[in-house]
Amino acid sequence: MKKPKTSYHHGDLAESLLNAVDELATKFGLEAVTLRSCAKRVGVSPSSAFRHYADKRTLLTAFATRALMQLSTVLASANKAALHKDQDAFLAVSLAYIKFAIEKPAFFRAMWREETIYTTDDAYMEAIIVLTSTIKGGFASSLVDDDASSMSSAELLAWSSVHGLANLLIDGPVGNGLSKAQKTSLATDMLELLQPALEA
Amino acid sequence: MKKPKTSYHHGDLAESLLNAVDELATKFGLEAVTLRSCAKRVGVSPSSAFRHYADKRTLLTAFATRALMQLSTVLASANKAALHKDQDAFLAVSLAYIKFAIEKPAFFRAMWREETIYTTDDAYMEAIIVLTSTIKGGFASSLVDDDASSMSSAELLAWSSVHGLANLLIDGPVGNGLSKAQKTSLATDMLELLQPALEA
DNA sequence: GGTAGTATGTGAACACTGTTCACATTTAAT
DNA sequence: ATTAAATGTGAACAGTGTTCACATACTACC
Repeated sequence: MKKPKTSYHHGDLAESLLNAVDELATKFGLEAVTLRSCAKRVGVSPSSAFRHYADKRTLLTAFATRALMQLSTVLASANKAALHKDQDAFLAVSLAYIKFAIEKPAFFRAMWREETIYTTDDAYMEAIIVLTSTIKGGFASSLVDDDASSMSSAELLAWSSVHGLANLLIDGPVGNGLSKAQKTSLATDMLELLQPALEA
Repeated sequence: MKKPKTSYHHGDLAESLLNAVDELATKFGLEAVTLRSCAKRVGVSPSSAFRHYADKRTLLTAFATRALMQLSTVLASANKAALHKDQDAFLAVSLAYIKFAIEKPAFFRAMWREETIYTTDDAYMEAIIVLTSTIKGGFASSLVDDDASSMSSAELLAWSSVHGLANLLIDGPVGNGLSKAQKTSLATDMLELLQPALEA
């Protein structure tokens, strides 16, 4: 990770700090991510972070943006894989969404926490748009998409269900003592029950 | 609020601190709730808070517990009112759930934030149980409840959808420029689309 | 190739945070 | 009335985000 070819300049501090957030959030949770610990992890002085991010909140916004893009990528490839194997795209995308939340809860939480990020940031907003359209695309095979900009009731229902279950599993009482397999089966059952309602 | 009948002892500091969390979270958001500001608001020294709460996290857990009970109460009375007026209970309870999240976002966030509260706290766990059964009770009129302890797929789907929409509205891109009325109508449309799937 | 200018990293300082602890004060029990 | 327990205080600690004058390295131009 470190590039000690020059002792003073780091080379790519902005990205390295994001990686530090990534690692610390994964290991110790979002709440434990501190600017100073990120700087220390990268091997740099705390104040240097401010050359690249105006704020701690700006850094977290960049991290949230990155997480959003990762999720979009995961969903898109799940969609593609399902279509390729002639499986149900809605189920595959939904399960990928929930799986992402379960496996990277800190990432999932960071994406949406309005009090900790700048939701009007340009890059963040675009990542949101990309995710939204990816989700709509992933649901498109089973849904009638009338409008490109706004969401239909069916799309909203699909997203809400999946998003809600993901949240209940990582920040709620539902998935408490359950293994990952049990959670997945829970999700599958729920999704199969939902599916008929989306095809009306 | 203040009781200056005795200058030294406060009388009911534990509850007053909870009220302070309440007010500060409402005005400035959860992130802005600080132990010192709560103490100052109550007119007491910062260290005195530790006579009643071992931790800041313990205080926030108590606040989350209180919020959970408030939500339970709201849902129960929505359910009762709907039955009384011979209206649909599921719709009424769901809308009350979403309305609570929209009107008291800081409360709603505090209830579920696993990193900021002690989810194994006894009072908290009981409040969760009460809420869960209240929700199941609220959905019971349209759902077949087979088991008392675990949740059926239909119940999980109902809760996930409602919970997910609530989250998307307060910590997500869905409700961004929308008025409260628009959000409510969005929710109503979604719920009416969902309803048939729950009666299978 | 040397020099000016700009980008990037540093160290010390600021106010603020949660938390502790010896101490002060009030209430309750005997 | 005296003791014990409960409750509030003030000063201190390490850790936080943030700023700013300063140091160092990279870039562009003559």
